[in-house]
Amino acid sequence: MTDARQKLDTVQSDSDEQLIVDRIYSAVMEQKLAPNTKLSEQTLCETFGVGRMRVRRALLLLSSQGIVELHSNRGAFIACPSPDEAQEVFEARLMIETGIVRELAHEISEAGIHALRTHVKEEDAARAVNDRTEIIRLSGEFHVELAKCHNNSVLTRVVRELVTRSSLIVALFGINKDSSCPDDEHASIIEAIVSGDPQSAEENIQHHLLHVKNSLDLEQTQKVEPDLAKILNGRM
Amino acid sequence: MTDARQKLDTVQSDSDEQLIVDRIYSAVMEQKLAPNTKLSEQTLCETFGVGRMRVRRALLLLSSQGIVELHSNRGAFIACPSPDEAQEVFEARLMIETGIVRELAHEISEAGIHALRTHVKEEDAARAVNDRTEIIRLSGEFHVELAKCHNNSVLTRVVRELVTRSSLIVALFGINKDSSCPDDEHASIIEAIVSGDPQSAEENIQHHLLHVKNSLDLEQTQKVEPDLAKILNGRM
DNA sequence: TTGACAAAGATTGTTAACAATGCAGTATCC
DNA sequence: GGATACTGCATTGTTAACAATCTTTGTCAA
Repeated sequence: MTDARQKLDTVQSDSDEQLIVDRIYSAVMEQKLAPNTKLSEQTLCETFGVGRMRVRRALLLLSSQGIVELHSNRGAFIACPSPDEAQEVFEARLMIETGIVRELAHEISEAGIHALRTHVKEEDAARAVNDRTEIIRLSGEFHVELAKCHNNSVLTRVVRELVTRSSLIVALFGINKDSSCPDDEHASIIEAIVSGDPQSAEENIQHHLLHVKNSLDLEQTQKVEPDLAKILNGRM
Repeated sequence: MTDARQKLDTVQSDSDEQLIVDRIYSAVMEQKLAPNTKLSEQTLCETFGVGRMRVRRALLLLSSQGIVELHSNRGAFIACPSPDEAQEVFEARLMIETGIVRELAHEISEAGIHALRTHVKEEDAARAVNDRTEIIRLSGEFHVELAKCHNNSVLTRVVRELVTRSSLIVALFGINKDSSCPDDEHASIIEAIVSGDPQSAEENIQHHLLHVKNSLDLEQTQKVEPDLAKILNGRM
């Protein structure tokens, strides 16, 4: 509900770039931009109606967050995380989000509870209409919403970055992409928090994240395919 | 010992920028660059012998990590965290680093233990020679070293960012800057980890971080001073 | 037909000049 | 004397042209 990012009072020149970054961010979280998609500067310039400088700055920011990969003299591509990177992202999430829900089980504001429950209702609504894009977006955003309950923009930023990268990972390695975030698990996490049971909250979030991670096939060679295509075209 | 950042194989154009970023990063961690220090483009260009574009890209990266603040048409300044931001950084660290040491208490490699103990020895050596710069640097780096034990570059990156911001915070709000990271507390954390006692490890790291945080005066108006000076010069 | 080589086109990387903004110092007016 | 307005300087922001690299296409020969 309340977007906790408004440190733009001193930095108004970033507004354009931030818009581009946010749009690409959202597109990735909705899995509308698949890994390895080329982001040509000219296309982005026309799309957003800005100069090339802004686009390049936005791409640099995205690359510093692991959402985009910059290849010298070849351009920008939606990142294509390796299985190792995927492993690391989920390990980091496991560690950080465990702490998040544990603390929330100790103390959470009424507003926070309300926001979380409202969010789950939105997820249900999206599921009822079978709006796949919205389902995917909300599934990821739920974890950001958990972080937001701490009213800590630093923490929220970290989680948002990890969740976005997770979207890429799911897009790459997901077998059954609909099972990425089962509905009832989110609700269970909330109930564990509300009932003030840190142990249960921990177990729930861990179970949930492992569930998502286990729905991936991190051993496969799916990543190789696009690279291979390019190699076959250009080199051999 | 082993720097876990080597994803530069595909991105060799970043090398120059990354050098600038790292140098400023280090200077901040050693508290050689105080908050609100102006970083003029020309100075940086001459210092690093690169074009203005590289400098501006580096500054953008630093600003995205909260190390530098970009003010429109005025330039780049070493960030001047507000008390609220300081609070958030330490809350985030408390949460994340608690998870880090807890997991390490469950499982840690021999190499990790060795790296940590070696690090503490280096701290002692620096203290023996009274090398204040090195003491400050190593004190912060210890926490990064803890993260590194997980062999997770994502996690390490998050911690490094938070630790660097902490350096700025200590520089701004620290009363007694020498007490920023007492020697024995680092050793205690290691011993708790090695003895496989998660509970004790948690308590140690939390005690340590709260100790650092409590050595700050987050209520003071120290931050206002530099701004005030500029306001007085320019406006009133 | 296939392979390599070469040229054309497209895209990115870099530089430099220009525009805009802020800052400081000075003069003027009250 | 103090405050305000103005002018010149320095710094940042933007744009456009140029250089370098990669990709593609076409040709030729085996």
